[in-house]
Amino acid sequence: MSSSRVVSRATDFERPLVTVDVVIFTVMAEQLCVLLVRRPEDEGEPFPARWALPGGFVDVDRDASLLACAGRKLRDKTGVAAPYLEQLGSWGDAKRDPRGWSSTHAYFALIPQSEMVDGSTTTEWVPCDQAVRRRLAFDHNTILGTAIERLRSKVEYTSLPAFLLPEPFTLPQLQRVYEVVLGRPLDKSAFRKRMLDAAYLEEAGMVTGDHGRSAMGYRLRERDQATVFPRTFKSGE
Amino acid sequence: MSSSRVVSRATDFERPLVTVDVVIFTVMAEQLCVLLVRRPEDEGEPFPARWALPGGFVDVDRDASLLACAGRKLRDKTGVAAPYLEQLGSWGDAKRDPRGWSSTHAYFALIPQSEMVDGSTTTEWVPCDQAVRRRLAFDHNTILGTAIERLRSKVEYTSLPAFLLPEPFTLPQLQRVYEVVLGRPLDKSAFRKRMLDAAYLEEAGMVTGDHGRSAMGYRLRERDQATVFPRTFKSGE
DNA sequence: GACTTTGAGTTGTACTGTACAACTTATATG
DNA sequence: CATATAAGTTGTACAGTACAACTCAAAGTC
Repeated sequence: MSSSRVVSRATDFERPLVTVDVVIFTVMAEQLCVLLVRRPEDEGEPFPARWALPGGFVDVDRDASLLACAGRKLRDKTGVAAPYLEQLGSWGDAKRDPRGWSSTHAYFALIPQSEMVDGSTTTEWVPCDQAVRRRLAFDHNTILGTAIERLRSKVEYTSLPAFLLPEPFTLPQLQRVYEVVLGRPLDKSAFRKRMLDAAYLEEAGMVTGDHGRSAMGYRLRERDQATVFPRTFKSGE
Repeated sequence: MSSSRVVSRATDFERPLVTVDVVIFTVMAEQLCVLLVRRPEDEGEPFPARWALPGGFVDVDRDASLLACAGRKLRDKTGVAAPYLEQLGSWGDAKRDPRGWSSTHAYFALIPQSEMVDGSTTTEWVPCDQAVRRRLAFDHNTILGTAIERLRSKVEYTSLPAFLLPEPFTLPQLQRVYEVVLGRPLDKSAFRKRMLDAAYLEEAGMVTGDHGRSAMGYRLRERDQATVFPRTFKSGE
């Protein structure tokens, strides 16, 4: 408590473990899915063989920053280099990791289905409603729940779903993604007006579907940031 | 890299420094203010005598969680026990602290002017527009900037400013706080309709002002959470 | 005590975006 | 060529903001 060596006070503190976890979303077969990885079964590893969010310790030699660390873990698992990636929050307490006081920095990423490479037997894309029912490692149920909540909330007033689709996409496709994430139907006319008035899309030629009339394809004007709309979809209740 | 002692892989990683910082806002004299503390000048301390956000190392023995740690630092500096407190984000990289790779978990708090105890010479309430111009310690200019941005953004569609006022407060007082934070005037009629329709306030008797007509005083129905409105104030641009 | 000042609170019209629903247009299929 | 399917449009009702003028209550002034 009372340190005589004032010079090294910073190192007198026992340092917590520091990790980064990434909640990676995509849409497959009209369902919002999240990427889970299977924990190793090696001796000394906590939660052996349990499903968990991709993540791990910050490597102070390799990771220049938390964001870089998140990007690295995302690249390792999906091969995707530049997705939509934003910070979700951090969780830290004495008990979440049996190895000691630990804090994790959670990020969430949105990627189009086509861009990611599947394959490994230790990773799996799981529909969100199934994933939340599994008993995940650490406090990852809490983190996943918060991520889904945050995504749903932001989808009400931002262009986030556009990052879940491969380009070019049509407005009906985009609306379906909105509806999948929100879990309720939206009005076509109001949806189109909102998207087009915001002018965050640019036309990318006609796209022919399986049946019916062809639709205009669109591309994001800027892939760096999401567009914020001045209202939520539901105004009444 | 390749560890032979599989059992202790977690401790093989060099652990970053872990801190918690709190951006504490209040409104004084029609200005949004933030609490700054003066860094110690002891040998070995980084950024000696510079102004900084209140914060410090997580104490794994005293702090059960990050939130508890933030609450402790807030109580230490202001004496306020149960303010509005939410997580802002985390910043971590190799260079922000000269003592080594460090990550900080930033929170932001809203407290009424009356509830906090001033006094110390090492702490100061500074109007935000002045604070952002000072050269703060670490990356605290970035953190403060993000906090102000987040506050402004959320004030557009939430009841956050109510946490900046001592109860009971009147609707005109509340509107003035909104205007102070947003930096622009709001329409009285639309403001009142929004506040009263949301039904997050309860009447608390008439309040007599200095001049003019008395106004109805209000109190928050629930002090735990902010109310979210379905729209921002500005609809057109 | 009537008069003025100041700020609280209301009323009314214009405008904008969503809600709901019916409609037209374009493409593939039998 | 007729039909099914999906894209895209049109129109009315409704809710909340923008702007502005108004009424109402309390305190101070002559």
